[in-house]
Amino acid sequence: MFRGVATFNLDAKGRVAIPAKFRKHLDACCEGRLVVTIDHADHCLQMYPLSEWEQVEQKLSSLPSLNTQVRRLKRMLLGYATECEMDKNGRILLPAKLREFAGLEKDVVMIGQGNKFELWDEDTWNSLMEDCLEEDFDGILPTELESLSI
Amino acid sequence: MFRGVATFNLDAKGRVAIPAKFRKHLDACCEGRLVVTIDHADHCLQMYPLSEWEQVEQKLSSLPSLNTQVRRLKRMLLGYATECEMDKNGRILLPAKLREFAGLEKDVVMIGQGNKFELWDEDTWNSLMEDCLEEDFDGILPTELESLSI
DNA sequence: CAAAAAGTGGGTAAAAGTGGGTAAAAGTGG
DNA sequence: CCACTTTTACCCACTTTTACCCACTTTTTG
Repeated sequence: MFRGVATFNLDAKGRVAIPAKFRKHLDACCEGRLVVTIDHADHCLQMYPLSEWEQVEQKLSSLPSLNTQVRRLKRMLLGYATECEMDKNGRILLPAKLREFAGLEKDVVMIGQGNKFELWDEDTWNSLMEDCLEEDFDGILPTELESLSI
Repeated sequence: MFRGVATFNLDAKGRVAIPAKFRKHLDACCEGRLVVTIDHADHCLQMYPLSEWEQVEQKLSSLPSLNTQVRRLKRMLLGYATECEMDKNGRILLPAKLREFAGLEKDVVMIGQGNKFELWDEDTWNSLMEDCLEEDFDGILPTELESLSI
């Protein structure tokens, strides 16, 4: 499970460290092999353990391509998906196109999301969070979750 | 059950002690494993026993991500959720991002809430309490609550 | 009131993260 | 196919953060 937030620096060469605790999980589940792709709705990157990505990939591939939207979605997600290897220090080199897409400069944030994690530009992330806090989430949760009293 | 209020100090390294009576409950229900995340409405932190959190997590993860609001809520709650281990003295190290979020400086307050508990900056908590006391709660409670005769 | 438990603070070694030099590899243009 | 530029992989060095101790003070308990 990928859990928690942490901030990192992108260096001049476009490298980022993978948080040590995420690295452990990656090593355990797929010998540290990692796939990075873009998000379909926000300007952030999605980071999958290879094994997890392969499932997503298969589901995407098997979607019928008659519908224009589906075709576009497949192109985007499959197209940008890049396998990245970690160097000795646990860093990956983020392809320039992906960095551009997510508007990554120097300060970035990694966000655990269970089976995968996300990579955001810190400013982008912060302003998203501000928006979220102003938002009123009443009524959007299914009743069984509300009863858990988050 | 987590009950009661207590004040603590955050030290220079960002550690806080977990109240001894909460610790006992944590040990009993999940070998002391604790998950900290942010609150979706206030600048405070929510502290869950791992077992309790896993239920919330699972329900959240399984929500469909088409709706923007749902996606945001998931990102926030799942994203900030961090598993924290206690050291030998029963303290946890709070991740910087979470400290920032809740505006924690030195004096903090822990508030029992049954299945979980909350962590507040003391000043923030005090002014919230003042506001609460001035407030008139007549008629704002949902009907099923009013009939409970608190 | 003494003993134990709870809470606080800090030193230190190890781990994690950051930055940069350099040689090999890949890409580009004639 | 060669010369040149750019990018990448590998390595090393440095800084910051964390985990693990231990010691001390305060509060609770018998």
